Order: sequence, then C-alpha cells, then structure tokens
Amino acid sequence: MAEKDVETKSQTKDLTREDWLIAAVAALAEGGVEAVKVERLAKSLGVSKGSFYWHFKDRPQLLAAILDVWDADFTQQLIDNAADLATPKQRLRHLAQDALVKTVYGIDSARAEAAIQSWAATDAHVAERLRGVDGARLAYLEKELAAAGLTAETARARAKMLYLALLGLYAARGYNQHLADDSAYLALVELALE
Amino acid sequence: MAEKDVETKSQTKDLTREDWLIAAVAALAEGGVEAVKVERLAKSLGVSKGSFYWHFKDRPQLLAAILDVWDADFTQQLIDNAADLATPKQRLRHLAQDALVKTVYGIDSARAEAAIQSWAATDAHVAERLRGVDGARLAYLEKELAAAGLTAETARARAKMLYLALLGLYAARGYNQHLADDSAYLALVELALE
DNA sequence: GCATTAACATACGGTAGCGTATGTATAGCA
DNA sequence: TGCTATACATACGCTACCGTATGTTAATGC
Repeated sequence: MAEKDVETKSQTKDLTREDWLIAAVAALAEGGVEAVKVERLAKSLGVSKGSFYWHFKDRPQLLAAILDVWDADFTQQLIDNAADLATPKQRLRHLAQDALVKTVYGIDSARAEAAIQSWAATDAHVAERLRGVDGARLAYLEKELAAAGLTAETARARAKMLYLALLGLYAARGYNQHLADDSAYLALVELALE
Repeated sequence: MAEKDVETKSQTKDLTREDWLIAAVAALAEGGVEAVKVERLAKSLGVSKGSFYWHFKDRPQLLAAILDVWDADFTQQLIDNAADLATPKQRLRHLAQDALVKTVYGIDSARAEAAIQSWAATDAHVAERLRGVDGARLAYLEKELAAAGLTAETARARAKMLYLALLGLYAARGYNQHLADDSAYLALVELALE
C-alpha cells in the first residue's frame, strides 16, 4: 500500500535559486542576518543543505544575493511607482504611503530594511550599499520638496528629517506597534510640506 | 602613581561582575546581541570563562543584567540631567544635546540603543522593556512641548515625530555618519517648537 | 535503453559556543 | 600552619553551524 508516498510536504517540484533567496530574505526580516543560516533555511524549505550548495557557492554568496534582491525588489521599484503622478505633493504622499505599507513576496519591507540596517552596522560592504540607497532616496526627497516650493536649504533639511523619521519608524516596527504609527508619519509629511 | 592602571592587559586584579557587564554592553553596542558571547568576552578580558560562570549563572542572566545596566545608566540619567533648567525649550534643547553625544563607560549610547532595538525585534522581553522606556520618554517630550506652548494634540504628534527621528538617527549612526548628522536633528527640534 | 545531468540526500570533519565538573592558586583568618 | 572561601583555569560533552565529498534519483537527450 502507501509505502513511499508523501512526506511532510508536497515535494512535487524542485526548488529554484529564487525560492532559496525569498526564504533567506524572509529569515533576514524576521530574525536579522544571524538568522540566515544554511541548515535552518534547508529545514524550513523541507530539503537538505545539499540543495543549497547546488544553487549557491557558499553562505557569503547567499548574503550578497540577498542584498541584490533587496536593492532591486525592495528599493528601486518604490520611486518608480510614484513617477506618473502630477504634482510633487502627490508624489511625496504616494511615496510615503508606499514606504509604509509595502510588502514584497509577503515580506514586510520595513522589517527587512531594519534588519539590513543593523547588519550594516557590522559589515562594511552592506554599509556602503545602504549609504548608496540612502543617498538616492534623500536626493529624490530633496528634489520633490524643492519642486513643491521649498527653498533649497529647507528642502535639504526637511528631506533628512523625513528620512530619519522613516528610519526610526522602521526600527520601531520591530517591537513597538504603537510607536510605529503610520498616521503620525503622514502628518509629518504634511508638516514638512509647509 | 600607578595603582589604578587597570586597563587592557595588566591582570593584577580580579575582575568584578561590573567589569563583565561593561564589556558585555560594549560588545552589544559594537556587534549586537549576537556578539555577546561568553567565551569571546572572556578572551577580550584576558580570562577564561570559568570567571564568567563564577559571576553569572548563565548567558541569559548576563543578558538580563545588560538590560538593567542600560535602563539605569543609559536611559534614566538622561531626563534627570535636564531637570534643573528654567524653561521647557531649554530643557528640550539640552535633552536633545544629551541624547546625541552621550557616552557611558566609554560606550556610545546611541549604538547601544540601536543594538537593543534590533534585539527587541526578536525577543519579547526586551521589546517590553524598550516599550516602557519609549513610553516614558514620549510622555516627557509631550509634557515639555505642551509646556512650551503647543496644544495637547500638536504636542503629542511632535513628540512622536521627534522621537522617531531620534530613533532613525540612532539607527543611521551605525553605518551612515553623513546621514546621522546632529545639526539636522537640532534643527528638527527647533521646527517642532514652532 | 543508456548515459548524462540537474537536483538533491547523506555522511563527514571541523569550529564556535554553551554549560558542567573539577582542579588550582591566593588571600584572609585562626 | 592549616582551613576556608574567592576567583579563577582546564577539560569535557553537547549542539548548531559551515563546507566538502560522495551517493542517489528522476528526467532528459539521443
């Protein structure tokens, strides 16, 4: 009778490199980079680590690939989405909304980013990537704020303010739902636009 | 002259529980909770882990003690320091200055706090402690902002804004010195007071 | 229908870390 | 001088990892 049929899960299909990457980013968002372990991921995916070392050279390569996924799918798409709105204020409000609610592959991008931030504190390569992203975002914010009518000086200060608060909100998301309250941030955006 | 030269390697004296705690908080601030390892600390202190298990029951007890040290020496003292100034604006400005430059036992409190935040994301006990601290700080900020002449509603929103930005600044300190620029935060305090 | 290859599984050696058990040096005290 | 407590050091077994080497299976090309 049923001799060698189903195990714990429906293992009908082979895993792809992207399956591994998504699981890795999810683990990163949930537990930080220290939770991204080869054998733990294998267990959560229902395979052995033999699968991992088929798709990846080693753990450092996985971590580097995580950064690429994050850069491409979690940060780049954001600015693009708001580009087709008419006014700077509309674009800024839409961007803020996006930054607050965004999920990718079912992963809360805020938690992923908070994890990457604390990762950056102990890894110079990650720090450099993150500084690049910060710079691009700040430049965009500053540009839109200036387009909304603020002076160059004020736009620069307000952009930094908005971005710092967003980082704080990301950090707070992990442990303090009350503090990480989206409406407070949206109010701050309005304050920055005055 | 040279009777109190306890640093680095001159192991003429026994270690105290406090020595261990300070080293642990320093490790936390530098590498996060995952860097707080018994045998690593022992090596950095120039002793074996036999010393650790004399002063502490186990690693969880050390981590709990770290939280107590942080609560007592890194958070409580802050508010107290500003209490003897005359006006709410003065107290708020002084508090902001303190929050930005503070070091305890030679440890940058901002980095320590960022480490505790990411720790809180994966540890419910830490999260609860941190929420308590957040609540107290927010209440104080709100009170002073109200005393400075803002309406209750505005004071609440501005307090949250200031605090979120401070958290963001703490997070950024770890990897982006340019973004974590103190003068930008002090400007934000002035904006909040308008 | 046989060899090849993709996609794993299994087994192994090695390191880092935890906690325990036990040995040891030193200071204070009687 | 011997006794005791303090503050360690050393050695051990255990687990969670990493990476490698090699075995296995299912699908595919020819």
